[in-house]
Amino acid sequence: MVIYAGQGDPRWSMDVMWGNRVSNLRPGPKPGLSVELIIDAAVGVADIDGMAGLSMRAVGEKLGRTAMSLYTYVPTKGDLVDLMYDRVLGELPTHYEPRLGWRGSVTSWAEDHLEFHLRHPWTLQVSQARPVLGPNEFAALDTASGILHETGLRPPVLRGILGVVLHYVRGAARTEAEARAAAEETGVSDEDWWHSRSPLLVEVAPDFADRFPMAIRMEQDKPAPPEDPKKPYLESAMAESFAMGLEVILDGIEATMEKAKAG
Amino acid sequence: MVIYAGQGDPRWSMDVMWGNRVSNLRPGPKPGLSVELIIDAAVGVADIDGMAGLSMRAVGEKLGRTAMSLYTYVPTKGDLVDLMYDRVLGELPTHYEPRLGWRGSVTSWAEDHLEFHLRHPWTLQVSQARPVLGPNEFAALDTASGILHETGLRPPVLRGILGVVLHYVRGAARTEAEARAAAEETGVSDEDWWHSRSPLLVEVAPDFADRFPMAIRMEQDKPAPPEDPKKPYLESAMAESFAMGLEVILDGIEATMEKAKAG
DNA sequence: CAACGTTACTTTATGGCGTAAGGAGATGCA
DNA sequence: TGCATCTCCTTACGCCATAAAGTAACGTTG
Repeated sequence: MVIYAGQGDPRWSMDVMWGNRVSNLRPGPKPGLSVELIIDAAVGVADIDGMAGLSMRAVGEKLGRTAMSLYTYVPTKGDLVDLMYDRVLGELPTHYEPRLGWRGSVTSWAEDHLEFHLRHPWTLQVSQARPVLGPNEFAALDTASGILHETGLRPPVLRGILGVVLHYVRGAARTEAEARAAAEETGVSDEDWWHSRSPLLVEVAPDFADRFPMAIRMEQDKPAPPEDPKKPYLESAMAESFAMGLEVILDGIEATMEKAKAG
Repeated sequence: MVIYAGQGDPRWSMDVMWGNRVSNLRPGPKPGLSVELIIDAAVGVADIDGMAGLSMRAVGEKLGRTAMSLYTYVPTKGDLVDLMYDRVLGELPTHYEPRLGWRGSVTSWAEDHLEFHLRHPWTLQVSQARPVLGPNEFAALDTASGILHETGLRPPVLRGILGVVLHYVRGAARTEAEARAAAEETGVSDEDWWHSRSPLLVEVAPDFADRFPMAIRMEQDKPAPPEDPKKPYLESAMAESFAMGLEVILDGIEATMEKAKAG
């Protein structure tokens, strides 16, 4: 597994993302493709086959070209992933009704991000260490910042809070995306998988209940597994757990606000 | 990037992890290696070169063998990763002093996990969808459950809380691990990287300040970058941000406890 | 002790990957 | 009409996991 980050000329990808491309007419055959077309095709491949299935050959095939022909338009695969990332980031809303209040806005924001990552699970594989510096990435940061500033807290605290919410949403999305991928790749549902493993566990560790009593207690009162796997995540039984965790975080933010007011 | 999950005979890996191996003497040459030796070598490779650098060739080379010779001991690379994962999970503490209280214990637990993931960054790439079902994985779950049960909250709420804390710790570790990997791979520090990008950003998006005012506000009062990169993360300036986020979560847990008491 | 079956380990091969290198053919301009 | 420049192709290299088959070492059995 590789986490991609463009390592070509940084100037090139930034010009593409910010729309500073010059398309002066030049000799030679007319371009049959374009960077935009390639980004679209690549996103299509990654959405279906994941980051692991995203190969230059696959993208080329989707466009009726060879893998190598893409290098006429894009310097490296890493740069292409950067462009894909900023492209889909544009799907995120950039405005939340102020009358929702910060609590309602953060909730909607978290749900929108969750759905976004489930629609494009490969985005969870893009390294966050060195940002892409594209317009949509900054727009997303600007939106989140705007919501959080409504709490009246100071920037250093807000950065901590943004980290908590972001890590939580991405983590939840990752877990769900991994579960879906596992189910599709193996053709075995989570429920069937557990049904096949638990007898093995009993056989291999007969003293299980004595060794891990707390782990067993933690499993009490589990909700029913999702009825229809095609139903959107946010309407499924598992979304309850997501909402509960988010509620804890929101309460934490509120407590922080009260502390700031008091202190 | 591929997220590994063993897909060989599940029985085999479980027998190895739970120590149910039979080593009856059989004809043929004496085994020069063992599953344990291979796991150790593989962990060594992954700790240094990451999941991307973990190849059967690399592990074999470390043991003075070819890649193929490993398949005498291990059915697939995926199974090997499963074993590696449960192996290193054994490094996590399984006991926290009750006198620390749930708040102190959760804090220590989070710090231990953070350090663990920074010591073995490749563990962040192991899919959490279908657990390995090894003894150390269950021990870790048991420990976390034990701490959280001190809050007196019911299991469904505790699962939500565990998710929040786990996602937060893993997310923070991932961000830090990605930053370190990027610095090492490119030979450019985060600071130098920003110094080279920001002029480009100004050039390509002169209206930046007008378009993303909230994003800029969010950057105010940034702490100084880490002085010595070799210093342990928890003693660095960035750890402040980690502690702040954790504090918000802990306050959220406390608010949840109060609500439960009241309701 | 010789033969045999089992095992450890090797070499070779298959089909994937990103991408370097070089060549063929199309096109706009001098 | 060249010629420079461009698109797109084929080929090739060095990686990857692992299937297949061969060699040699060893315990057991006749």
